[in-house]
This record gives sequence, structure tokens and C-alpha cells, in this order.
Amino acid sequence: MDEPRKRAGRGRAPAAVGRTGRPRQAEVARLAGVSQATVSLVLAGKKQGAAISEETRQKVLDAAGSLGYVPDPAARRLAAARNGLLGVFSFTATFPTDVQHSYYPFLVGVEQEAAAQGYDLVLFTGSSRGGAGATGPQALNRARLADGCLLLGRHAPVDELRRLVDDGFPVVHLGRRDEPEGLAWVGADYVSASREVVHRLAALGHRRIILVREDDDAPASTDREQGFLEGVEAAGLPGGHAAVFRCADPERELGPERLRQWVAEGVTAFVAEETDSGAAWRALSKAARDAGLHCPGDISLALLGSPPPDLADGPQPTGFDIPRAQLGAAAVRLLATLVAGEDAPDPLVACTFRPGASTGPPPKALGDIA
Amino acid sequence: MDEPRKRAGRGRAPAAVGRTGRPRQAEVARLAGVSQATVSLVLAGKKQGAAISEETRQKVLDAAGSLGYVPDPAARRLAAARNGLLGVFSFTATFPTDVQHSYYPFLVGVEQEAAAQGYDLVLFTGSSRGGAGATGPQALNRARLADGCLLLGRHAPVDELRRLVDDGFPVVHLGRRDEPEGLAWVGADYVSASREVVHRLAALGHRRIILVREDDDAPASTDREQGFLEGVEAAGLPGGHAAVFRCADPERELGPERLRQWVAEGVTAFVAEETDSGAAWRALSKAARDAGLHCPGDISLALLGSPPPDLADGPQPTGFDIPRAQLGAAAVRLLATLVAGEDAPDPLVACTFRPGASTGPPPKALGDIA
DNA sequence: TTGTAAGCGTTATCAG
DNA sequence: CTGATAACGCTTACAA
Repeated sequence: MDEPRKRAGRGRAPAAVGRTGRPRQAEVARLAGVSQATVSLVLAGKKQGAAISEETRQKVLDAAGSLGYVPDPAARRLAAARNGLLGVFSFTATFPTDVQHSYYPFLVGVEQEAAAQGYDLVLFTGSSRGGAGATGPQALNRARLADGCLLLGRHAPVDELRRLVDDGFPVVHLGRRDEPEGLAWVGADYVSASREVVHRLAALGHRRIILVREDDDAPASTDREQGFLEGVEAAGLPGGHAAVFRCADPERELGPERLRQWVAEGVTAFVAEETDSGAAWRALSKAARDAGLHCPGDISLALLGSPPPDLADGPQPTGFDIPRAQLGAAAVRLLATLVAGEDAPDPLVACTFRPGASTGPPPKALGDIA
Repeated sequence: MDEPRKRAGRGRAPAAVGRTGRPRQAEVARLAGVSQATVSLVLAGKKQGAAISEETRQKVLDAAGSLGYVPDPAARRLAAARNGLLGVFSFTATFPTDVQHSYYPFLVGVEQEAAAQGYDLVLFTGSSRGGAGATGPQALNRARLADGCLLLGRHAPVDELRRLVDDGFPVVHLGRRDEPEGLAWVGADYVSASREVVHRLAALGHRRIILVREDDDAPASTDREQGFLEGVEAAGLPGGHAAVFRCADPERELGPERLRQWVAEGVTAFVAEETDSGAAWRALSKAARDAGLHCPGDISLALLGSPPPDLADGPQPTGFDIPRAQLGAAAVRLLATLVAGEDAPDPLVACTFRPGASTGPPPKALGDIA
């Protein structure tokens, strides 16, 4: 009666060691002279309700140590629905080819915070073609190996994503995202940051400020405009939509003449939205140069974001920086709370104001006339 | 008697849908009116022994499709010990996601070949600190989520690695590696490539060739020296260890005087080992310049490898290139055969000879005198 | 050709 | 405080 269980369907004799040749909790238990369940409990190391005698505890720990026991992450995940792993999914074409678009700065924060939260990371790419289904309807499915996953780019197939979200699998998108519904995300607080920039300009004495933005309805654009408008209103400046210059092609539509005209009308400061291309800021700077308007002597220019890499070595534009590492960290924090089944915290991360050298008080003459 | 099984220990009522809220094979089976095992068989899509009627097959496929069934990778791995995933482990600070990163060229090949073999990839790093054990004795353990894993860099802890290897877990190291014993690896065939370079020099008419190498006993160095010596012998040149100049600090020990002396003794060609630092090649080129020896007019120089990035735009040195992408691909192929339990193929990948512009026939006068 | 059932290694429940 | 025991979702040997 030593072997109450019937033999396995597979026909193997019950060996002292598993199929994998690696010690299982059962072996540890045998060596420690306790039940396998006890091993599990001890190894789980639950602080609360320390319901295990120090003696057994040590026996188990010793046994595990001497056997070199390591838990099987797959079994862990299957049984407990958690294995201490977080997935990071980047749906770039292959391993990211574009240096500019590298997620590196985010990943730094992601890794740090994951470690701090006691998670390990697993990176998936959506790249593989013809693989087990990486391009097919199962690309995201690999994510289920982990307790939750982070999405890094907007190329994830929405349907699959919806699937994941609907199943209640914890997913966090890095960057604001509205689809599919219910998808959690973290993003930079462009509204507050933009408002702050306007506030600073107003504090310097500027009364008329114009926002130059591209013709794009991405949340990143909309948020900046909203923040700008809030700032304008808060400062009691003449505002409304008249203060927003929206153009499809800044390079073409924003010339020196236009700029001079605005200045003549009493505008002393300009604010450009930051986009991938950096077109708005580039056009604005160029127009100012071409118009012979010195900055910050004649006019003040600010950028709602960070300067494009190719302009990085010029004089720092006043504006704000997106704390990429912090964003990554915030994403992990959010994901961790979702995994733990807790409520989601504020998804917004504050940007940091960058004083820069492109703003100053408005010129006396012009400023006062207005 | 509809429910022969006792209720779950966990106390949940057996729901129509699993804990995860996502359809399992059981649901598919119910919908298709077949057994769960049949679903598994159909979905496995085994060609051989097509022991399933086309009708059932379709029923199952339809059911699975309409339910949006996706297999659970963890369960798959647990039950079958394979889930179509290959792990890639790099013990770098962060994910080697950046093109800049030195692993990138390898990863390109890894990715392609993995796809070709029907595998998906999962990337791990050993970076995380304080994670569930990424730095601890379990960093490598995550790898067990996949069917096998690739190691990229020599920072993997040997003990853990030995563990993995001893357990019979398929591991392939990218780059030659002797420890722990039994570890599979793929590497570039430096011996053949170096021999080829010497062969070419000999064919040009060079009779005395010297190898400049650093004082390092890495296999990469040793292999090159071996290939060099083989080449020297094969060409019937005066060789032996006298032809090898081994120095700890090439910059310092390899000056223009030294070079001139060798040339005076009849040496017409020099071969430098490639290392991380590129010190040997750098020193050699500089010494030649300083000595006023024109290359390839006065002497021929060759490099056993590729030029360091900062010299990449200069004139191409004669030598060979390491086919990084192919190395990555070969690693995946090897790993796949290990996973399949087959025998390992040749671990060496051939390098490609690069003609370059730093070699030519030896100068008439000197060559003939010697 | 299909269904039955064991078991992969772990967690978690519940009775002793 | 400990030990059976069910279950996680799947694969697979074997019986029907």
C-alpha cells in the first residue's frame, strides 16, 4: 500500500525524479520528511499567518537547497496564475530598427521598477513571421506566460488586444490609448505641462501667445492644446481658438511674413507642439530667423516637449521633458497593481519644466503697447 | 451521474469557462460535440497518421474558431514539455533592443531562423536586481518557460548554467565556450578563416609573415593563432612560434623601429588579430604609418576579423568577416535540433574572406632578397 | 476513428 | 500546524 495511485497513463514508472530530470517539490518533501504541500507552503514564504514551525521550515529549506530545487515557472503559472514574470511586448517590425524610435529610455525605467516590485521581465516581439503564430492571431498569446504584460507601441492588433483585455488579462499600454476600451495605459501629463509653460510665459509678462500645432488629432496633440488653452485662460489672457494656429504643413504655411504680422499685432510669444517630425518647432525657429526676429530678445519661443535629436545641441528651447524612465516605471507600477487585482492609480506622469534659453520677458516697447 | 468527479478542492463550482475567463479545449469540445482529447489531437494538427475524420476535424476547427480559442502556453509547456518558444538570454544591463547594441546583428539571424523553424522568441535579461531572482540563483530558471534557450554573452553564471545543462535543458551558447562541460555552442570558424588569409598572402608572394596578437588566451585568440600557424605551414613558409608576436600592450610594444627591423629581416606581411579593443590592428597600422612604410606598397597588412567601428570608413583591411546573422541562424538551428532530441550538427560557421585594400604583392627588391 | 484517463509540477483548500 | 487531494489546461498512451 505504498503506492495507492494507479500507474500513469503514459506508462512510465513513477521515478524518483520528474521527466525533466530536475528535482520537484516531491523530492524535497521526501528528503525533508514532510508532505509536498508543506514544501510548497514553506517555499512560498508567506509572512502572514506564519503557520509553519521553524523546525520544519529549516528542514524544507535545507532539503531544497541541497537538491538545488528551482520551481518550474510554467507549472507555477498554471496552478497559481502567477509566476512573478511581467511580459513586455514591442510590436516593431523586427527588433527595433529605428534608433530614434528606440524604447530604450522607457525600458530603463521598466526594468528598474520591475525589479523593485519583485518581478522579472520577459520580452516579446511581434516580429517573427511564420512562427508558431507571432503574426497570426496568437502573437499576443505568448504574453499569457507572464502574469501581465506591457505594450510598447501602437502596432498591437486591436482584436487580439481586446481579447486579452476582455479575458481580464492585465495589460498596460505605454502611452495614452483609447482602443480597445478598457485597456489600461500610462501617459505623460501633457495638459498640465503645457499649462505650466503658458503660465511661465505669462509670468514673464507676455500677454499674447500663439500655439502652433500640426493638423493631427492624436491625443498627444489635443492634450497639449487643451493645456495651452487652460493656461491662457488661467492667466486671463486673450485666448480662445484665435490663439491656436493649426496647419497641415508648418514649413510652408508658417513663413516670416506671417510671423512679422503676428508680432505687429502684439504677439510676443509662440509655443510649438512637439511631434515626431518636430515640424512645428522647426518651422517656427526658421521663420523667426528669416524674419530677423531675435529670440529671446524680440520674441519668446517655447516647445511643448523635447527638441528633436538633430537640434539637441543648439540652445535649449524652453519647454518640458517627458520623463521616459519614470513613465516606464509608472507603467510597471500600474501593471503590478492590476496583477494584484487592486485598483488602478492615476495613469498620468508629470513632465518636468525645462527653463531653456528661448524665452525671456517681452520687449518693452511692444509688450507695453499691447 | 452527470458529475462523477468530486468537487474541486478549491471550492469553485465547475464553470462553463475556466478561471481565466477564456475558452479551454473543454469548451471547444462541448461545442463541437466531441471529447476534449479529440480537440487536442485536431489542434495539434499532426499530419502523420491522420487518424481523424475530416468531418470531426472541421467541426472542431469551426468550434475553436467561433470561440476564439487560443492555447495556453504555460499548460502546453507543462504537459508536453514544449510550447514552440525559444528563449534568448542576454546578461546585459537592458534588453538588447537597440540597433546600436552589439548583439543586434546576431539577433537578426536568430529571429529569421527561429521564424523559419516555426518558433517564436522570448527574450530574457539577467539585469534585473532584486527581482524574483534574476540576479539570484534563478535568473536562468525563467528560461524553462521555453523549449530551449540561446545564451548571448559570457556573463551567464556558470553554476546555474551547469544546472540547466545537466538537467538536459537545451541550451546553446552563441560563441565558442568550454564551460560548463556539455554546453552546446556555435562559433565562427576562426581557424579556417585565418588559414585562408595566410594562404592568400602566400599566394601573393609573401614568404615571411608575422602575426601580432594580444596576450590573451581566449579561444578566439587561440583559434586565430592556430589557423595562422596552419596556414604558414601549409604554404611551406618559415614559421613556428618565431612568427608570432605576442604582446600585452600593442600600442607600446609595437613601435615603428620594431617594424622596420622586421622588414629589414625580410618580413613583408603582418597579420593582426581582431579583439574587442582592436588594439593589435590599431597599433600595427600606426607603427606602419610612423615608420613611413606604405601599405600595401611597402608592406601588406591583414586583419583576422572586421575593423573596429571607428576605423570602418578608412580603406578596407584585407581579412575576413564574421557572418553574424548566419551565426545567429546557426545557433537557432542547433537549438532546434537539440529541442527535437536530435544530434548536434557542426557548430562552426564559415567566415567570408574580405579582399580589402591593405594587401598586395611584396615589393620586388625586398621580397627577392629574402 | 474517438473517448477515457493519467499525469506534467505547482498552488490552495480543507479535514485532521 | 500538517497532509491528502482537487485543480490549473493540456498532451498522450491506451482502450473501446
